[in-house]
Amino acid sequence: MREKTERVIREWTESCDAEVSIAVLGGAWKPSILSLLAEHGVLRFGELGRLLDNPTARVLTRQLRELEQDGLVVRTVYQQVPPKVEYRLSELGESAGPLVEALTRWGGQYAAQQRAGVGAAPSG
Amino acid sequence: MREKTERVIREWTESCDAEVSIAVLGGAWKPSILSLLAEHGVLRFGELGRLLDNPTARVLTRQLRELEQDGLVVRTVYQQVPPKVEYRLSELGESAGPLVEALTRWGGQYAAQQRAGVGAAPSG
DNA sequence: CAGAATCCATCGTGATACTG
DNA sequence: CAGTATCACGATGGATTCTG
Repeated sequence: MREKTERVIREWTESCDAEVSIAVLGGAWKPSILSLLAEHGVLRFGELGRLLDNPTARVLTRQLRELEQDGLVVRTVYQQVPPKVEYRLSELGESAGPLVEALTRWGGQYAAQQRAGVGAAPSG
Repeated sequence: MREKTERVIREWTESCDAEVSIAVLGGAWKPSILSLLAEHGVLRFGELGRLLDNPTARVLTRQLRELEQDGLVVRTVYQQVPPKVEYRLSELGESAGPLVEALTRWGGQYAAQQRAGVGAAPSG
């Protein structure tokens, strides 16, 4: 588990478990990564990069390592040249599927509503 | 809507709607604030501070203002001395209830599992 | 191919002190 | 009571360059 995740779990012992979810899922590309792995099953590093909007290698690496440390993703390295590394969901990662979907649904509705202009054209 | 939320909605137009949810709910005290308002209906600034673990006024103010800008919370100022300010959920804020609950449930299970020692005492 | 190293700008959180 | 102003600090995201 990541140091950050551990700290959140330790310090927010009370009713704030939602913070734990956000600590684990709240990276810049993490929900998308989890969705893609749920959809495709197994993906290589480069495939993930292309399916996302080409984050820098450093950023994508960090997101994946953090997900790995938090136990959501399994990383498999094939000892060969050129290198080949595969990522797939762990059982824990799969358990987050419905939550990611819920985040996606609410976020989509929210974005649509805001784009439609909740703050624009009041009435007269 | 906050500048950040707007930017997220603009820049992640693709399948990454979960990022929107996290942008809106991902503050240090936001899920807790939303839960408390859902439970209590209306709360004053000071009451919220006490029900949470006494965040600094500056931090609590920011969280509440951001939630207000994002349309989840309604702020009512009573023009009197001493000041009195009440917060309650908007309809949009109430719509986030099930999502916050889902975050809480998964986060709670995750934290419990990690505390139980997924990384400890493997088996042999 | 799948990264590691280095560097940098920005953000979010928080402590402290002050105010109408 | 419900903030605001100022400051400091770590974490995060990203650009660039280099490598087995």
